[in-house]
Amino acid sequence: MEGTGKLGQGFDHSDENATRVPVHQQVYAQLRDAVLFGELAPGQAVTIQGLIERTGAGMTPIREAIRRLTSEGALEFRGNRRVVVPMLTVDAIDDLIFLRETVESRLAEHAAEKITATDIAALEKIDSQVDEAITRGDVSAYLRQNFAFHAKLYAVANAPILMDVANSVWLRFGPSMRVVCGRMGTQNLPDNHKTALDALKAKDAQATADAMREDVVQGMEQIREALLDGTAFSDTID
Amino acid sequence: MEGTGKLGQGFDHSDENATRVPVHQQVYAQLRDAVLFGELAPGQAVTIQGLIERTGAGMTPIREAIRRLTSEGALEFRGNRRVVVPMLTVDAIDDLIFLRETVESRLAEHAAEKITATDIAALEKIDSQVDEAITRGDVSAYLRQNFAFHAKLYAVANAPILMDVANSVWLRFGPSMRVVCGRMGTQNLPDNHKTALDALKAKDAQATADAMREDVVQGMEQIREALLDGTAFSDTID
DNA sequence: CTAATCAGAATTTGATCATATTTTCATGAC
DNA sequence: GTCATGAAAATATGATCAAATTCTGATTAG
Repeated sequence: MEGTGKLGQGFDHSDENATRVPVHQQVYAQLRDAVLFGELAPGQAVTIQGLIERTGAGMTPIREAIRRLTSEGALEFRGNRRVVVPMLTVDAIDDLIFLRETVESRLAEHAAEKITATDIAALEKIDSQVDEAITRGDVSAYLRQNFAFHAKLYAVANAPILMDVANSVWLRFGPSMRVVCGRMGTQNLPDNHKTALDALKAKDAQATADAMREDVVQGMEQIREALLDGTAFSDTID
Repeated sequence: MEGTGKLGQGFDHSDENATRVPVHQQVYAQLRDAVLFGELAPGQAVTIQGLIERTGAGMTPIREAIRRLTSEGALEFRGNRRVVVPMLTVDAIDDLIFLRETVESRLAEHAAEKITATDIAALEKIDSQVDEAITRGDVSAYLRQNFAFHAKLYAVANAPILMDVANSVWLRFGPSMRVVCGRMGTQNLPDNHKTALDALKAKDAQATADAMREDVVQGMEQIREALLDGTAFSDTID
């Protein structure tokens, strides 16, 4: 069958078997990225029927994906069985800044203790792509590569619970981040990754944590200011 | 249909609201409480088929509930589509202690700023039930009432994102908490709620946060020590 | 005469289940 | 010990039912 095969299969590492990745995971990954990288605007409705058409998948795996994303804060129940991409409030962004500061800096400490030369090389490669995206003015690429940098650091830290929290935080500010970047371009975006990399090479946990905290706070403050200003979000659906 | 009707439906004394609460939410709540209050042991397998028999519900709502609990850290994928109640490692409990300390104390600060006389009365009532459970030596009641106290504080704080994180943390240490309490009884359990209540009455955010942090650390350290000791978890399934 | 409001029909969407299709694990034959 | 076979469990689909929103049109107030 497969029909139009809209799911795209993503990356199938460890392949040989075609249907190795369950459909509900594919739908999850697809929808997750859509939220994380701002393909869905804050306030936008997400319907099961719409996803059936969009992905070509059946109803059950889509329901599962939506449930999962809802638990993770990427989606939100809005009263009568309506699901939307959440809109950030100022209170919410304050909590997100707090969480990201504390969790991300602790992850950075863990990472500094465990990092290998291979990991550092991988991080430097990703960071060069972040730089490239910034100079190109490619917002979408910046968002993806910047996330990839942080995600790699989380993976090195090897603390699954903290990583879950951090990922949930990303899902919650992702859509707004996209709106802000779309307005301001890539020029004013933070990139303290070089400082962090130096600290990682020296295996200096405290310095790594400080660098990452700085990076986090700078980025999150941009969203916060845009939120206070209000104009950036005037066209999002309420 | 309905057959044995094992779901219990809560309260529906023949009134008009028959299916008001969706089945997937009922299954979720039931399974959530089972994990939170230690009715399922760490390492225990959770199967879809088993839940169909246990709850009498269909397959789809059960899948949704399992997906949701998995995102929240209450359940864990164990390789080949096997789902189990996670077992805590020492590394994990360290991260949970860190998270609970930071998140719970911040929630306490928020709560102190927003609390009303009605809220304080409700908290005092719950706390008296905690005391009662301790003197009775009723582990199950202690776990439920103690959670109710903290949950009420979260609700007062009115910070949904932090509350999600806190709830996820509870789900992750719940099963182990039960094992530890089952061994040690209710006598050595922490109860800094009185101190917290005094601080709340004075609307002293810092003192409230300190009291709750103390409460949290004392409780979590018991789990940590039991984990290091090892004997308490010797009979849990690996 | 226009515009606003409300009732009821129609359409859309979500919830649940029964069923078909894999996949895995265990058991036993070679 | 390895491979085949069968039972059990999970994945995925589509059908069916229920609820809600939207649409339509008529009645009425301004």
